[in-house]
Amino acid sequence: MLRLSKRVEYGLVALQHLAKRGDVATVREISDENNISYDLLAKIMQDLKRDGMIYSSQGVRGGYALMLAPNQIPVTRVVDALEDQSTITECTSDHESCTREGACTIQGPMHRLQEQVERVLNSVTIAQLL
Amino acid sequence: MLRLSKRVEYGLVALQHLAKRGDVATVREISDENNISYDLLAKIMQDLKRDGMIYSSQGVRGGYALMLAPNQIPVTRVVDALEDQSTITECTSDHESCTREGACTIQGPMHRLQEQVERVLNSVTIAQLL
DNA sequence: CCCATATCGGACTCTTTCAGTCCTACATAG
DNA sequence: CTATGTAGGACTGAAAGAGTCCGATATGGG
Repeated sequence: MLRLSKRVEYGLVALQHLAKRGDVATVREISDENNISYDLLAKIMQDLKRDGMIYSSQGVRGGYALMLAPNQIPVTRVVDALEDQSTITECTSDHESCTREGACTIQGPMHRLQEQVERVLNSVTIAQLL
Repeated sequence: MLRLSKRVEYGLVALQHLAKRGDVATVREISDENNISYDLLAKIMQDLKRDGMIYSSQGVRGGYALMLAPNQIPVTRVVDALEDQSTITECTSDHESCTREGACTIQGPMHRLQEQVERVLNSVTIAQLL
């Protein structure tokens, strides 16, 4: 449906929050201030950390903070970190294969479309969300 | 998940088929040649007709054909005709409202993103699929 | 040393959406 | 009047999405 998942939406909000803060912030703080489910956001933060764009410190006074400058984090990266499938169609994916066996007659054009969409998502970074 | 639905994918294939043919084609013909479920494609064609980009004639020797030149049918139009939600997020939609009550802190930037994605989808037409 | 405060991460449920099927009605050329 | 088409409602099954629950682990401060 050509829609970003809630996971990505929440991820972007959280990263924006961290960027504005410039310091460590807890999941609780972010989820409260933005009306996001705590448990759900907790998972998302873990995924973002796994990607390496943020780091975490556990225990009292712990939380998450950015590892990179906001303008170094394009939306594409957030999407890739939080969604399994990030391609416009099956046939523009590497690890998937086109269901309609044989000649997919739109594969070429779809690849070009895919590239352009990626270019757009790449041109916007967390810095643009501030 | 930022993916076009099968409905749109099949719709594009069907329109490409009609464009290449330049004449009336039946659902059966299109579905057979492209490995698409007949029943499913039949519904899609009805939706495309309702939009006005193709016309139909019933009965023997009937079928579907383009109403517009291929370069007059942008992908956007196909998406709009075949998908309920065609926006990147809830908050960039007109008839939906942001679930997270109160201040959605990314609404502005998301609108700008939405515009750019639409521009891309608008720049590609059925003519480019040939 | 403890305990409150954090992240970590598996498992699970509920709801919605998507893809696809089935069946009946209607139109029309030959 | 019948073959061959589209028109369209209702339904099913599978998959993805969003959100919940619970226990484990780490850690700074009293």
